Amino acid sequence: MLTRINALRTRLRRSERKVADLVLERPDDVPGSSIATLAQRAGVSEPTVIRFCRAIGCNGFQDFKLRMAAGLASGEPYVASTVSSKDSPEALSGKVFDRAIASLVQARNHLNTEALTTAVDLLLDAPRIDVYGHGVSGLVAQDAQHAFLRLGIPVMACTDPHIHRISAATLPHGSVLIAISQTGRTAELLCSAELALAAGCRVIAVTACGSPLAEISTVTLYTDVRDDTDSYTPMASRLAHLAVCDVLAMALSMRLPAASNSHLQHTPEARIGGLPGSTRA
Amino acid sequence: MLTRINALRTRLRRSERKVADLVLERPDDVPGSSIATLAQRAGVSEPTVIRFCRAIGCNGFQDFKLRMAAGLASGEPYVASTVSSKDSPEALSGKVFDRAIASLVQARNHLNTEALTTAVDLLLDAPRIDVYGHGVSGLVAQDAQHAFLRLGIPVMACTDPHIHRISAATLPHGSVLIAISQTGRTAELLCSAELALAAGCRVIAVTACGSPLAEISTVTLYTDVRDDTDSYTPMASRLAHLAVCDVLAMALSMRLPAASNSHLQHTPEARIGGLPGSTRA
DNA sequence: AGCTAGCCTGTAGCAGAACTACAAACCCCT
DNA sequence: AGGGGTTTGTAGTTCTGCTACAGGCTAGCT
Repeated sequence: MLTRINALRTRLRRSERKVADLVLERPDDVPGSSIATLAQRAGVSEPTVIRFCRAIGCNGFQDFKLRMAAGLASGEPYVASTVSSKDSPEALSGKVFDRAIASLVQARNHLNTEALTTAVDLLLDAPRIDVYGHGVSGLVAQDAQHAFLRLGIPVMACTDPHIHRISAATLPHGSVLIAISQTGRTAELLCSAELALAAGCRVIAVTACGSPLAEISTVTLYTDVRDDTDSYTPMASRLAHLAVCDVLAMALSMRLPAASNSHLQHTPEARIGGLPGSTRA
Repeated sequence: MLTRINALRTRLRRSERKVADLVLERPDDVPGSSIATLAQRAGVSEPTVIRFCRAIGCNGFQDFKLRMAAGLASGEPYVASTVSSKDSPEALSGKVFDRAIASLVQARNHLNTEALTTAVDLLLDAPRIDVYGHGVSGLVAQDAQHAFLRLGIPVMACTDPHIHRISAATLPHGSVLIAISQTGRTAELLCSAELALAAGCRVIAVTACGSPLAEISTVTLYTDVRDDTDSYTPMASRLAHLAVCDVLAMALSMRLPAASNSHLQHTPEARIGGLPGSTRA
């Protein structure tokens, strides 16, 4: 929100810019103020404040105030999220964390839940489940394996293209392949996905919307961090992908017959995150 | 906020409780609604809604709306974060994401920055940097390797106890070992850390505060998600650990001479997350 | 059971907030 | 300098949030 104001600042009218400067200088004061006080402090008239809100894409002053409150709470105090060597350790850690948090919030709000539902349905019917990924996404794949396993669902994670090619080719009919990729353009992954599809299997893609992988997949769980600066996305999207895999595993374990996740159903402390007291490194 | 409402629910009056139930059921709708609509949907009169706001400690309806918006954004929407098999996919994914977001927010606010500063100082002087971890933390260690490498800092990740024991024993004097562990009680990790310390090396622990690992380490970056339910922490803490490692790598690269991170300094798009356009899987 | 005290709930009215229509002022261009 | 268009402020309207007050329900006592 603040970054947005900053970006649009130059394209605003003179008196609207006064409002923008005031908001950028003291963002905390916005939610508590009314139009009148804000207009007075900026030295402009009340409708100008409303026009400012419209100009930056809000639906009026109320909406603007709400968004500001939300933005401040979710921790986007630093306008320029660009880190610089002059930043203090505090500022730097704040920026990195804020970025990570913002990406998760976005991922939560933009996750297509109907795709999630069908993905779970596919997984329920699958005789075997494989998870593939390379590079950082390879780590996500392995993490997904952990998450599924913890919930009593056997899956196999593959990070080596030669291995997952073989595995994909030998998947029994109806199996599900979860393909994780930040870009959705990794050739080896696309190849294995097509092999699996040809063998009558389903592919659940956790990747960017509109990518080649998303195109060929049965279902795509996109977590687009459709934000201003896409240079962040590699770092941001891996966190979103981790969370999406957790959601998948959790949703699946909920739908399985009680026997397979009895350790979750029967212990009162059992919640997200697996068995309490389990000593995981 | 929502947890507060839930806690006070039984002490509310009958018609106020109707409002509470409505809010708990559909928290997202609150910020967009007015008193009138909320009152109508709850089947009560408008002043009752205001009385409800006062009862839960707010300064009126406006204040209540703002706090709700803030709460939702910072990621605590669903009261009972306990997932149940009756949850819809939306609710489930919301809960999982909210949990992840909340843990990152907490980690950000509780990260000890003075420890971060000294950690960076230690890393700057280190002739070699190793990162160890097991299980899920092993994946974090590998992810950290990625992050450091991307910023031009060579580090070695180890997830095998036998290997990192050898590596720790042969670390040159002044080297730094980053030990990642959710519990801080993994015997093998403690052993290698002690070997490194005996050899005149420093240990930066990314682990729970007060754990055995934290005790023996030179510096501890604790990311305690000191929350109500600690059964979630395994899942939550791994995200926090990932972020902490990112912060470490970023802070270090900022302090290094320009030559080693020139690709960051000279390209205008260079920001958190590495080189733009890099095709990472 | 009937009555009364006290609390809870809804109606009516008021102040102020957000927003809209219109007119004045400004700027730029010819 | 004058006229078109844009920008800004003024006046008015609607609706929102809030308060004062009165009716009704519950509960306890006789």
